[in-house]
Amino acid sequence: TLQFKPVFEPQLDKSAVRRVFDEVEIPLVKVQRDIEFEGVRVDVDFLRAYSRQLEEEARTHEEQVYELAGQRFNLGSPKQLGEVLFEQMKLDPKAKKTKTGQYATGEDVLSKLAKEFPICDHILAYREFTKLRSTYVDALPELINPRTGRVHTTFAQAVAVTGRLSSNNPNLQNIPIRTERGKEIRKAFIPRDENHILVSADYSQIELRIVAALSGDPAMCDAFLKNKDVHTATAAKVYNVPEEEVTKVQRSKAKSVNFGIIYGQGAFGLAENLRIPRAEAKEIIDNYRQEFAGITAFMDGTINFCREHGYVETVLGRKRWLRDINSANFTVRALAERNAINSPIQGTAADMIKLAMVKVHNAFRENGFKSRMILQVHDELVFDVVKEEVELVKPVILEAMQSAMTLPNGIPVIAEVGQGMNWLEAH
DNA sequence: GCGATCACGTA
DNA sequence: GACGTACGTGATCGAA
Repeated sequence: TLQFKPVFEPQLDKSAVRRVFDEVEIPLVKVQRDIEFEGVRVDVDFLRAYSRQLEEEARTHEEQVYELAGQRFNLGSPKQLGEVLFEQMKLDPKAKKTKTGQYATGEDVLSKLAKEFPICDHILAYREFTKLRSTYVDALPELINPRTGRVHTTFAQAVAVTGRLSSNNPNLQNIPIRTERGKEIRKAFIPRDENHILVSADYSQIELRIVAALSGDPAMCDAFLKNKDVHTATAAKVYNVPEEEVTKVQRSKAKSVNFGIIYGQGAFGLAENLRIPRAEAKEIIDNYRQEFAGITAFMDGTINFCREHGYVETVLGRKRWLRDINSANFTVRALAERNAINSPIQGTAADMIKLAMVKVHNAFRENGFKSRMILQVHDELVFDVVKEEVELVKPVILEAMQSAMTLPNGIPVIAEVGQGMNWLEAH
């Protein structure tokens, strides 16, 4: 490492990222070390029982698949499945293939066919249950450290190009939460003992707040400054109706648009996502670009900056170099442009929570808390909290998170906190 | 045993 | 002609 230092050290100043290094990454090292050392308790008995339940349910759907297909095969093999569905059963004459010539059998493909062919729902259920079982329910107990009786993830500080952390062995940043069966797994993450409780604090709409702040778009800033529901406010603008008259469907579509914007999604992607005609998607996006002209200008400006300088940067000056931004190849260039839009947003959020982690860590030490930070999940921090400290700790966490970084244009940063006897309850 | 591929979990 | 960012893991499959 010392031999590397004379090589890399001068580059910090040369590329003007010295402050990100000194004020974020280096202080974070010890915070991260403590989190990894601390680990998380998981309820093995619960997971063992759940594993048997999932196995049973997966098998039921597997049998249904073979029944409906009229043959047995390896359902875990997408290759075999594709041949059964599209060559033998001929479910779709226009079945799409992957770049290697196999039939595509992903979730998006099967759920579209499910209306007409019940076999697809059984396949999807089988996939869901076996995924949960193999990736989480059976894997987690194997990774319990025998000395501590806890699961200790490893966070990678210099892997994700945007500045996020990543987590591996096990990845504790992708524990399920969307589906009912998935939620169950969160119940297995429990406090250290009966004197502790889990506390979870997460940023509210942090990436959209950053978009508002960086773009200065009046309409989006107004929504956050007045503490409105941002998706409802977006729907009202896009559909030109009063906020009180926004329907659930309109709000839901506006929500997809808001998230799509962050990633540079186009009409094609939005249409696919919402399963609406491409013309309707285009209409929505056109309206959006008009009503939120500041965001449009920000995105165009960011791409232009990148074309000129070859990189984009976060509020703190973390850089992402995008050598393809001026590529003559449309596909390659378009990807670089989406990266250019997304990186400052995702990266600024990463900078913010890293600063918050350092702040929380220091505050805990100053207050002499025995409670410990145990996880970071991009916009969320999880803590193993001594019960007597709960009401002391909560405001300290919220204050640290909300004050970690001041956003431009006076956009407020809001964090919310919960507690419970497992991660599902706390979140 | 390894790597590519496909699929899918999270933010 | 493609078409939404960032990751990590597990099962399968085929070449080494």
